[in-house]
Amino acid sequence: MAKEKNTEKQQELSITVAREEDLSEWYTQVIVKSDLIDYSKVSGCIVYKPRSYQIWEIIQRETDKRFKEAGIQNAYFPLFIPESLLMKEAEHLEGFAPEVAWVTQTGDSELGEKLAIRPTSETIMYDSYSKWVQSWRDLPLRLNQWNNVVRWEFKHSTPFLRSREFLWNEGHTVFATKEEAVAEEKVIIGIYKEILEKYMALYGVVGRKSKNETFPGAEWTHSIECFLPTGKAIQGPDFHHDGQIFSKAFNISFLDEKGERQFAWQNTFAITTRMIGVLIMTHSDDKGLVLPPRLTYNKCVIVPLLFKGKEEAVLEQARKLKERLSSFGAVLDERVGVSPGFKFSEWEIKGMPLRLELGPRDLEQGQIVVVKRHSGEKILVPLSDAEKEVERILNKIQDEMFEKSKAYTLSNRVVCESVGDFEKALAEKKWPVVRWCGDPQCEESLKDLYGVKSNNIPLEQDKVAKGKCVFCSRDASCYAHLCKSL
RNA sequence: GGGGUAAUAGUGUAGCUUGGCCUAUCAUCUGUGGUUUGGGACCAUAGGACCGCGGUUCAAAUCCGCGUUACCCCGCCA
Repeated sequence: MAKEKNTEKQQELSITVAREEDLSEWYTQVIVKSDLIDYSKVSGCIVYKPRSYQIWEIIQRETDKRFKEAGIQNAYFPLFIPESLLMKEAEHLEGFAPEVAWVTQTGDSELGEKLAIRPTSETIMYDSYSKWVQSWRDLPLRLNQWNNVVRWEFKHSTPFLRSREFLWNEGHTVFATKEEAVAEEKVIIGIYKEILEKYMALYGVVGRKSKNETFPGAEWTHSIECFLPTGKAIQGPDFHHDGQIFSKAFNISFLDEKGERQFAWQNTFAITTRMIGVLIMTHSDDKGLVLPPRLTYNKCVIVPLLFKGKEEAVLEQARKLKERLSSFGAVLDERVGVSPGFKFSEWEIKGMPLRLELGPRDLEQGQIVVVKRHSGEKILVPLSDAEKEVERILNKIQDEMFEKSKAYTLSNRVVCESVGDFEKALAEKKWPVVRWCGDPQCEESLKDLYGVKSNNIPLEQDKVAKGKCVFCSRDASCYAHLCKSL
């Protein structure tokens, strides 16, 4: 059987397994065959090829622009963190200790104090913050860095979704009052939500993390959770309010207007390259990658149909068209000796949002054939209106993709009023929403019983929950998403 | 961290059980020449590989050990 498969030429070039059949294999094939990544010699670390790095660049660019508008500045702190610094906040250390990679030697000599490769930068940054913050006039201090972090615990990784090294932003802000710090949540989560919705065409649910799932060292955590076709939910961007936990551990304190010493109030927040994996899982299909137009520089490809004797006329128009569509990063596939069908498939696997076909027949009729990648829909567009129509269609694709993600998520959310409802929803790979107490012990037992944890407690509650937790006898006042997580 | 499977041209693979006929199969790929082109075209010709280290043996792609990497299940994390 395996032999038969390999005799078919298409097999090596295209995705050979349906997403419905084997999601893991499908995912691997999509990211490799669409030329997003390559594996490297380091286990759990991937090469971001240009086609995936540009996605990250766009996420980064758009997020960064909004951070700056909100008054946050970029800085850069060292990759290495001395052991003594990392150990300063006990709960924080406990959360990360198992997955920290250490540098213990240079050349042949041992280091006096070993250096952690940052799993996150609170400790190294707050050591500086404690020096910089002295007066109420030094606040607020709102810095961000775009960098890489290393978390080495797990043995098996999934490119983008879970890897030993990943790229992210880490925002670390300091305020004089709790009110100011807490007010920042709306701004930051608003930015992240806009990036997800407007650029990545992803729908996510904003909510508060349970006590067990709160970031180590934070007072509370808000996150945007996305529901994947695996029937598992995954955490997207997050925002942590640290209260005064770190400011007390690192002595980030200041004299207020009255000359009294106060500890500062802090937040941290992040969006990571994991979102690229969520994007692929959510939007791609059995033909390969599907990218929302706003996440790629090259939004359309022109495939000229070159019949013998008519090549020049078609190519001439195609080249003009490419110029006219340069603001969309139009690519002209002029390769000879490759059939149009081959080109169609290749651009589909790579996720080019729009394909424009131009052949002798189209020249006669003064039109181009426009094909939308995400739906396969073909549209005839007058050649003279190309710029306007391409822009309109690209915007439409962006909207349709977001609506699809939203509809998928909402249609899989199931409000469960009993344990039976909950078990049924899990079995059907839906996303259960349950009246839940949020108690750490209750969450532990849910993990043991069903292998689930809480995703978050939506800030917008569908209805007011009153009564007992569906799983235990404790009082419950809110609904939570509970699910296996990736 | 536990359990399992695997690694052969750029890619996907055959060969391994039973070591020799492997100067390694098939396809794709890359180069060249020609005919084609509205959904993965074809002919001719040339090119390219046994994951690393060690062992067993007259002889290793094949057997053994160690290492590295990938994939799947479980635990933990963005």
